[in-house]
Amino acid sequence: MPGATQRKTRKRMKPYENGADQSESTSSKRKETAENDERSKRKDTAENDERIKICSGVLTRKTIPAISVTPLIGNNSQNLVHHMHNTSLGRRPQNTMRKSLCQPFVRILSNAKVYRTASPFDRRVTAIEWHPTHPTVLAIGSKGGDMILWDYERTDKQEFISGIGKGGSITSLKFNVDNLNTVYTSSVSGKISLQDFTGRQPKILYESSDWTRYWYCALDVSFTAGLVTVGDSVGNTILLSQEGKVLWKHKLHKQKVTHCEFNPQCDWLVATSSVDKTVKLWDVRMVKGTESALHVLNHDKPVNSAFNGSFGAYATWHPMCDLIVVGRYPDQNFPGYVANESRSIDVIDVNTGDIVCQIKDSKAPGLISLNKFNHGGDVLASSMGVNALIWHENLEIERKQQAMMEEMRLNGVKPNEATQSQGRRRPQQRSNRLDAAMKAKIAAKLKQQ
DNA sequence: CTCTTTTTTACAATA
DNA sequence: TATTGTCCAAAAAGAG
Repeated sequence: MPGATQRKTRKRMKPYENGADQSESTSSKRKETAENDERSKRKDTAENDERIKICSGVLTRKTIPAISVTPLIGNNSQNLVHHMHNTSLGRRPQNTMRKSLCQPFVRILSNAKVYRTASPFDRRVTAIEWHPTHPTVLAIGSKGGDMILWDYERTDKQEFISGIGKGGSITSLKFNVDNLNTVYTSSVSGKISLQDFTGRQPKILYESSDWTRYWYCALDVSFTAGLVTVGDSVGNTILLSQEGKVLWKHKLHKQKVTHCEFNPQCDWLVATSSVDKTVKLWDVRMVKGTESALHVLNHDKPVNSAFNGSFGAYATWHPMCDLIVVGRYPDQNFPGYVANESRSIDVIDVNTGDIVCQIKDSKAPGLISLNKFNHGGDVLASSMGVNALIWHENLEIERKQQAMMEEMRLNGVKPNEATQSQGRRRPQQRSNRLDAAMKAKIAAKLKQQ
């Protein structure tokens, strides 16, 4: 490929131009470049903005996941009342209890299929948040700053907020529990705002002095403390009051803060993650600088990567049990890689690191970059490029599969005919493989019908 | 160490 | 089917 290097260097001129622009940093110049970029209306469809936000150290991919705000307090109680009490205190249930809690959800998730889709934006979906009280409503933000309030059971109603287009990317989104028509947003356009789905003007809580250099990558709100945490593109973390008053601003990380989050049970405890390969815990009441960290978790890789082609994806915890989900591109270096496997959403048991099931649908072939469970933990919202997907348990499919299994069993199809085992495997693995092979057979049969 | 410049990447839009 | 360009990135390499 003689032209390859040439192409590359030419290609790279663009970022430099942008970079030079940035250091000169006049806002008028910036506006010009933004306006010049009308041509790039559809260029945001590449799946290059996947982010990881998981528990620390569970996955070791090119990019490493990072955040867990659940306090690790042991408990010895066995009965359900104690269990619920402990759960409400944020304590984690014991192993046996945890496993039994997971099972029904794993079953539901393995049967999940694309149930609804929405593609209201011309750019990728960058943020998804479930409505705190309405079970079928979500707020979705896009790379261009557009947002919708989407009820996936209704087609007649969709509130829309227009963004600024290129560079308006909504990096984080949080419903305002004091007024559920409004959402707190952080944006690449350098604004922390409270936006209103009823058409009122947004309230700007905080604004960057130079949004080409400092933009906002993460946001969380504690409504009990009345506080907002914000992470920016160069490592600053800012604590605001809910009204937007700056309480403090410190450079707590060397590089971009990719995520920040209040502990839901302890509203002064905040976790931050960064591409500087650390996750840090803070007592927001007493932060003076980097040295104020309560705890630092070091990783050998950045906690987040948005580079085109990296394996990262923005993963999320299940609300009820220790499962996480993460979209994945098939990777030869990944343990358990199967040739020609399709892109999937992996469901991972946090305690073992095992992939307990995969969520797939031929209707959704793209890379899933964002996942958010509903509050019940039985419905999953995902982003796939410009699309938002709702995954829902498909009982019809399950019923057919069971009938088929039964039929195959009666026809005398033995499990060991379904797969050619290569040497010895651990029982658990084998059963998973059999399951997969069985399902593939069933799927093929169903297709024939 | 910090700051700047070059290299990296696999997908999807385009031709 | 082959080619091109991403992307308000991030790692690696280079410079001081």
